[in-house]
Amino acid sequence: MFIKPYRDVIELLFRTRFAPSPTGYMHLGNLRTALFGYLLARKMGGTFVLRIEDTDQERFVAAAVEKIYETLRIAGISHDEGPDVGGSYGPYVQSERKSNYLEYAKELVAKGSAYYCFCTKDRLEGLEEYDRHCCGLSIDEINKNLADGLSFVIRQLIPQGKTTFIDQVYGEITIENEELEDQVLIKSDGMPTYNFANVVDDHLMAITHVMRGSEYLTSTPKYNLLYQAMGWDIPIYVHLPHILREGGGKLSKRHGDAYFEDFLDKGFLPEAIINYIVLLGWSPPENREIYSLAELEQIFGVEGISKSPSIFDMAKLRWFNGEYLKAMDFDAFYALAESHVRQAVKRQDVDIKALAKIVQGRIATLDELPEMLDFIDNLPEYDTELYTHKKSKCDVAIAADVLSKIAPKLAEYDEGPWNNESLYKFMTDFAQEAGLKNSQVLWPMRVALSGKPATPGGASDLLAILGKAESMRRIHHALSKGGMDVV
RNA sequence: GGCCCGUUGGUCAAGGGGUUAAGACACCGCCCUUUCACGGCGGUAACAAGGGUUCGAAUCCCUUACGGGUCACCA
Repeated sequence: MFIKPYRDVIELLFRTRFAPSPTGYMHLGNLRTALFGYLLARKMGGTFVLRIEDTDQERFVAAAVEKIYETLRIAGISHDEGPDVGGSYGPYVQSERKSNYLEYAKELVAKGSAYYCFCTKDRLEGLEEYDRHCCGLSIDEINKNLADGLSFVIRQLIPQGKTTFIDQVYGEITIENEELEDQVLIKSDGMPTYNFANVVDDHLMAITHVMRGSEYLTSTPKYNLLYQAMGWDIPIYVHLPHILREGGGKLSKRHGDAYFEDFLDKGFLPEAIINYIVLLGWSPPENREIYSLAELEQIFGVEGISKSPSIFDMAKLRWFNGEYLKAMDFDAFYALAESHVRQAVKRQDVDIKALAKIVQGRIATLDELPEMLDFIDNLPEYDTELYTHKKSKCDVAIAADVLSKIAPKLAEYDEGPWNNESLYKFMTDFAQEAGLKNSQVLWPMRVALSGKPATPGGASDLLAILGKAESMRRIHHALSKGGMDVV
């Protein structure tokens, strides 16, 4: 049986949907599915629907629904219809649509495309695969079982033959129906299975484009058989390749790389995360990588979706994040960075804003800040070997000499304000008078002030940030270290 | 294991019969520089393997290998 999508590719009314089950946090893969559905709808001037699939009562987590709203809001993905915003195809929560499913399942039974099954779990467990034991039950037997109150499920009757469908990403796919099992449509608790609820609701909500992970590729024929049995139009399918972690596994809770929230916690910006994941499994029509959501809404298309799974690369996400951080105007950056800076810097005499300014172009994520700035409150223990730097033509002896000579001058410093520019001039003037390279003064100064091989900003930045008293203290501390005696 | 899908540098990927096989991240080098970073310039690095088809294959076909998915009263 060859089943063609009923719609042409050129479609006036696009309705896409995101149908998560509220079981916890938002998986990155799910978020990308939502994103693609959203972008396709926006691109085509269509409608993006949010539907909550809570047919599994055992796994249901109440707070998770709120989490879904919140995540989508933070990500900038807005839905046009859904439980919270309404719409003319509601309700948008499957548990509130329960009565629909049984009705349709019974219709399928009447049409001979489904049947009651009274098999116990024990019986099923002994089977390698379902043997259609209840398929041949007579009307009388069924009615008697029903009257006796026997627990039952309704199963789909898979016909013989093979089923072919076209996926917008993977192309034409044919599967022998023997590979398909008579799947359960209505569970013994009266709830529909995910697969059945999906078909019913996608039809009732007039969804035109079904976007979902490629794990549904092989069960798509079952869906189509259902649509066909009901006489419903088959939607256009867009199956998406998975996002994997390095090494080929799945993104997982254990590795802390599974959830959108994990990345937010790590100091990534929502815009950067969105920008990065949209490029995982999709490539834009032009040779660019930085895109705002608004731009993506203009250029997204299924043509760019790839078939092969892609591996999540934290290094590239960090790069994106750094780009977004750099591109922010300072006030916005400061609003975000202040608390992170404060985490490391408790001293009240430090100009946090000036510090934030120095740091903006130098970080990939906000949570690097505490470690980067830890030296400001507490000078770490450091080895005098830090003074040795080939490129700056500096070693311990030069450092000791320079620091001992510049210290008294700095103590009496009055050539200008205690700020970066003026202090920089002071030090380079000193270098010139002493016949030294700038770096031979700046390098030891920076080390003495920070005790670290790398700092945000150079020596004069640090002098300005730390203030005169603390700077002098640190320089004297440097000179008191072993090996720093001037000969 | 059966079935379905996939495989271009370490990673994301463009290219879909004729290309010096793009670009980005990462890495390395040089320049700039007040360290690191930023920025600029440059570099290393790829069509999984084998068979076909063709004047010509990364591109089409087959086989193998490897990877992923699926085979629930989970979604």
